[in-house]
Amino acid sequence: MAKNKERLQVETSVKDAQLIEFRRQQIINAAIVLFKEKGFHRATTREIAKVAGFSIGTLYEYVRTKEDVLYLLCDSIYNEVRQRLDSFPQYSGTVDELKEAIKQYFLLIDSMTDAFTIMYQESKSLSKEALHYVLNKELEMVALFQNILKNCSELGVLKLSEQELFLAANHIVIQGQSWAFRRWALHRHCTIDEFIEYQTNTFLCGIMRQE
Amino acid sequence: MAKNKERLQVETSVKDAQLIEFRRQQIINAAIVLFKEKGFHRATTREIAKVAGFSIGTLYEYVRTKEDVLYLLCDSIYNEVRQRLDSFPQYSGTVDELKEAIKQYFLLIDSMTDAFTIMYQESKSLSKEALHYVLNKELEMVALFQNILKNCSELGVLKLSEQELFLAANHIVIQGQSWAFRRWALHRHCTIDEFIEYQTNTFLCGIMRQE
Amino acid sequence: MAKNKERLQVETSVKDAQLIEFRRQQIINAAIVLFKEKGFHRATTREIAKVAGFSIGTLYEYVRTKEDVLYLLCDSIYNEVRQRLDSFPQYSGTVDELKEAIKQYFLLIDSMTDAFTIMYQESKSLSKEALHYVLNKELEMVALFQNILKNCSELGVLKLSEQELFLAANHIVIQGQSWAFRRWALHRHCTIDEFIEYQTNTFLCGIMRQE
Amino acid sequence: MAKNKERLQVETSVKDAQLIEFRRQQIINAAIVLFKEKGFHRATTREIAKVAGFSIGTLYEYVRTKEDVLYLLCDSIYNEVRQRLDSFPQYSGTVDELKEAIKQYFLLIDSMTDAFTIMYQESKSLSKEALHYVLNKELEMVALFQNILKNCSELGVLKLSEQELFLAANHIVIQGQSWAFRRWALHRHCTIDEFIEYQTNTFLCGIMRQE
DNA sequence: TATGAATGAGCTTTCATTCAT
DNA sequence: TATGAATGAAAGCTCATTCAT
Repeated sequence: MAKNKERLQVETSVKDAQLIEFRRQQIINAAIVLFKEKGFHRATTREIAKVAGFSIGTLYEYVRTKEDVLYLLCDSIYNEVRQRLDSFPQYSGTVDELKEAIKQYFLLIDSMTDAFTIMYQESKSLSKEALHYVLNKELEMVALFQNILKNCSELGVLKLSEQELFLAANHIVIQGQSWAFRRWALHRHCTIDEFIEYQTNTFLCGIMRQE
Repeated sequence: MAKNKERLQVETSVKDAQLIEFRRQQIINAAIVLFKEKGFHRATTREIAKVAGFSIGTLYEYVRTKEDVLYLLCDSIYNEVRQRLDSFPQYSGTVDELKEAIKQYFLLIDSMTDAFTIMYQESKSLSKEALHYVLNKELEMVALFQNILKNCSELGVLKLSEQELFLAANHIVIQGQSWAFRRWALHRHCTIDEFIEYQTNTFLCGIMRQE
Repeated sequence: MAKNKERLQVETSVKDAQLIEFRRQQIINAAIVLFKEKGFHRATTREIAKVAGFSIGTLYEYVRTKEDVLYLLCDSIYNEVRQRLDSFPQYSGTVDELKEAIKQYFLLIDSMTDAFTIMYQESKSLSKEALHYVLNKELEMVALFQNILKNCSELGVLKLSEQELFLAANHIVIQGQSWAFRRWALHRHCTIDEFIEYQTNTFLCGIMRQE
Repeated sequence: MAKNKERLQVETSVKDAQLIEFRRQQIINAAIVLFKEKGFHRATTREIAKVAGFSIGTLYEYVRTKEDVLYLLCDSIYNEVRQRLDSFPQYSGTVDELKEAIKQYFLLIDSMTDAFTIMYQESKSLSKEALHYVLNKELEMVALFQNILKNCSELGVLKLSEQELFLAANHIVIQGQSWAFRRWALHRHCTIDEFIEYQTNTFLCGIMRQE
């Protein structure tokens, strides 16, 4: 998996790296609560600072602009996803591995519905540069599933063209996210386990159709 | 298809109904351009009026608040969808009909990508009341596909539980919309026709798995 | 009584004098209702026209500015007062005549509380020129009572200096108006008749103190 | 004298209580100048801030709405009145005490003509809630004189019914205020001392008439 | 005469950001 | 490092007035 090392730098006047990490996590947590409740634009930096537990002045010691907060939030989500999916054994190309990856991804989304919804609905408010970075991360996530699918494909379980690989990977990512941004419709009709089961089955049947 | 007759009223001080219709279409068109470009919050009412071709005062003759503009936009999209899908012959329950409905829906989205994207990213900015109305419209759209699927199901082509019917219908709606809100990823990998083909095939194989 | 003949002209594009009179009375009536309810500034010209029963365009055929409406209203009040107090017999200088004048004045106010309150609270919104005119009218009203008092004074019933005459006349005018602008306090403690009785008695005792 | 402890709270984002007091006094002073000159509605918040000596943003750190400014102004007037009249010795029921109270009240008004005029002409622009509070304060002021009169009455100097007590107290309050809102008429005919003398005399003769 | 759609100056209010302490 | 008072650009919305019909 290609590593995207050039994480955009959010500058700080504070030096203590650990403190920075700590404060930023406080900021992200506050932001999730507030952005979920009122959206990026309606939430004010004052509120974020207050919920985070410090003053507006302090907020701006760890962040240059309000947009930085959103960026930090999106970035942290991708890190979570990466960590979750990286904790796997090497991919050997079996369908069970694919199933497990899907399951982990869906479960992660279920445990972070708010954060995912925010990312989905608010990332457009990022600057062009930051948005570009975030979309790249998103593509990385797609690529991740694309790779797993490719492994399966190469081992003969599936036979998919490059285009089909991409569309299939996209398919997984989107359906997973839909559990977050369409919670209002889905959650009252099924549990996350039922959802995973249904999605996995139909998805696998779908891509195995040619055989 | 259940008719949602209680369209929320957006008040006006203008009396000429035709003029209202005309001006509001101008407003919607302007809004699509601007909301796409900068999002609901960054677009100003002044800009909307300017792009629409009249003064800020005139804008507010046809709309009470900025939110009304967004509501009008969402509402008009659903009307388009309804019109498009209502223009069909009676549903007889064949798979071809299902395919055709999916196709029409996807093509509609393709021809209104911007409007759909806006609706999906900005509808959260609606007031509770208006949001509720819009989500209901969305559920109606899902129900529409649910009905077609049910027809197929009853005629023996498919065998789906109620839950599966709902999830399958959702599936279609979401994948269709993803063509709009993930255009940045999808459009460079395939055409709308390829996308339709791929989605239709995998979807049908997916839901026919039990046989 | 000195006549103030130079009534400020409110121009019109309409020629028919009777129609003008009629429409303006409609305007004044509407204005009384609305200014009472929301004050001069919060009442809009649109509303005035609507309550008056015609369109905003028509309103502006009979009035140059919103301020004109207020001016018309104030002016009409003074005319009412004048008419009411002019309908008396010649003043002969008896205390009974004074009592009667006070009574008529107070009763008039009681029958036009809203209009008087508006005049008292909103006349400051008139242009300098119009305000000047209105205040002159007010002084005329004071002068009217001043004259009656002078008559009494000259006939030996009272002995008042010029200054006392002025202050006493003012006293009457103010107490009368207070029945309007302090209705919220007074009306629940006494009727207009009790109020007149009380005011007349204390006033007369007051100014007759020297004897 | 009944204490009205529930002073309506005007919220602030500033924490330093002393600073709040100081800035608000600046705001009130600026408001008196401007409301006097152009009235509540024609004076803009920007102007108020400018005259007060700070930016519009700062104004809104100490006040939630423009109406709050008016409320603050009214409230401060009542506090002045209360302080002035509370600094007296216990009321013993002599006429001299009554005279002194009247004198102090009139002198206070004379030293704050603008503020009183504003309060009387603009308080109608307050919200229902704030207006109610202000009118209560006004009634308290009336009650204050009512009490003094009652003392006199009980000690045998005066014999007044409850209704007469109320009307007499109102009388004083109104005449005092008239020195403010009719300055244009009164000030050129007499000094405040002459006015006090005249009012006191006629008032006392008036209410002592029955004996 | 009567109408009412169009106009735009101008108002109140918000809020991201700075900087002296 | 942390604080929070100060700032002012910018936004949404209103409404008196005009003018073509």
